[in-house]
Amino acid sequence: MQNAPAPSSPGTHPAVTIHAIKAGCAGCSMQQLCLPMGLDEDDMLRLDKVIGRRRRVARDERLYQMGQPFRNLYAIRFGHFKTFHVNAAGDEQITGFQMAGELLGMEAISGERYLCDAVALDDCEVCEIPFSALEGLFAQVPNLLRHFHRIMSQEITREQNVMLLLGNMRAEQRFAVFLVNLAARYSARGYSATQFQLRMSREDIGNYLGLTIESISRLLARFKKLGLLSVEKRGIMLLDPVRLKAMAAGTTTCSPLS
Amino acid sequence: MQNAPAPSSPGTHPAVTIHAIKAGCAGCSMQQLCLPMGLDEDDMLRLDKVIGRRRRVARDERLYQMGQPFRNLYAIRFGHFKTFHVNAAGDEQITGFQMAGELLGMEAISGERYLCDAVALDDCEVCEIPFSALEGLFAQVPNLLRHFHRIMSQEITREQNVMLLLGNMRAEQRFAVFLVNLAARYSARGYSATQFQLRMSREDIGNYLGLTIESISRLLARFKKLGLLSVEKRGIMLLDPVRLKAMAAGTTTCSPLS
DNA sequence: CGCGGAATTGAAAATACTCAAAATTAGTGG
DNA sequence: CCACTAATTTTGAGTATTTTCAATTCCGCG
Repeated sequence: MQNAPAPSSPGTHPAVTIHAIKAGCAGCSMQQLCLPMGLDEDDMLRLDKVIGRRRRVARDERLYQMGQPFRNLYAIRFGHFKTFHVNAAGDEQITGFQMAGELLGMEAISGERYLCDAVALDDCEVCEIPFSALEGLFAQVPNLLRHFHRIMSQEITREQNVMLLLGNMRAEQRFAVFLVNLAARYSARGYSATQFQLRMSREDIGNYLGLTIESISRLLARFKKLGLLSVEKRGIMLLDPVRLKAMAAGTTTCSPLS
Repeated sequence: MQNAPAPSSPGTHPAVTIHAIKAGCAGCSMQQLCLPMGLDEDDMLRLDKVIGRRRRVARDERLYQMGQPFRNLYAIRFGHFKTFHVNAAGDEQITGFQMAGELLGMEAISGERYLCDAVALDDCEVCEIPFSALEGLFAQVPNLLRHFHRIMSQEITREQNVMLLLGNMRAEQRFAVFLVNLAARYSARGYSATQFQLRMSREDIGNYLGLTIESISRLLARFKKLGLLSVEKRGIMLLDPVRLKAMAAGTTTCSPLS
């Protein structure tokens, strides 16, 4: 099963390389989701000047690591990442899965060190954004600052929603929320909302959702049996998005108890 | 059991009213934790001019509510708040307990509406900070901007730590983390790290930690029996902070299985 | 073809939940 | 200040969702 190739398959380089003239933000397909959102041409150019090199990160490679000094934020041009904390006891907790147009490293601003690891789930490309240079630009480009605040605020909101998920949902609802969320994000990027590839292992999903890999496996089996979706390896097709959304909202259930 | 009255009992008005001359940030005991941290006198005065009225919020009163248009951030002068989301199904999830020097409302920046409810656990006083005015000040006071980013980043980090807690800790460890965290925050404010009042109900604690009220009750009983702490109503005295920290770190355990 | 990692499936165990009742505490008004 | 009621908390017993442990299957890849 492949992703519906709406503009192009996710995890594939967007069709930017064609017109190599517009190399900066102006030519990036993630413009409307990323940091430069809403900037006029002039401001976008100023942002371009601040942005460092683009960096390719191969699958399973680490973009940054806990404890490293913080210098850059990273905007994902294409590909997928996971970020995770490692606690004193050595076990991991995945704090998020990020995709094109999203910003990495915001947790590091306060302590001037990265507080988690970011690892590529795909072959990725990111824009390196030196934070001190960005700060310098804020005074000149108020729209950029405003949008940056929105992005940070959004991240706070996202995490609060995960707290909600982990704090008072059962396994089934957690997984439904996870799928619906992925669908929405792919949709916002112009890809199919009903057909996509999971970029992360079952183990990663379980870790993120506070469940075991076995539970994820069983949930997939259950959802499949109920006709909510079809699975083939990491390929997902949502067959009943309405019902799935209802489950995510807590309106419906399909658990053994019902 | 009362709080050790280090400077004064927490939840009590700090000794600011005495010298009414310094009414603004300069005279506030939370200066070193709050928004004006690190500002020189001039900048602090500029911040003062932007800050709106102080507002008293009685116990159980609502500071703001989900859906209301976002205009202000709020800095807590004294007292305690809880913030919680209410989902479609109507159940609450507490996303945090905030105390003096902490900032409320950051989740609302992106959507221009508050996304959770903030309710006073105490009689509180807050500084109303009109966000658009604050934004105006950022261009003139770069240190303020820098610190604001640190605060938002810190909030992101805090929430990631809660994800860690909810995602892969057992009840006992969650509760230990909760207590150790409270202790550290009181300590940072000049209060005793071993003796304090819980400002929230058992139910609120349970909700926050993803556990039931009964579990909290049993955990308290177990910790008490093991000599880790003593409880009297909402008064807590930590008798073995070292062991408690070890439990929070996951190094030790006291669960039935051990 | 066979090795190894990832995923699935089954059965048993356990942590935390639910339900219920008792006990304690807080709030209110006489 | 005391009594009464309501709310919160504690405790107990039984239950259930999810985990753990184990074995098996699937699949990519050398």
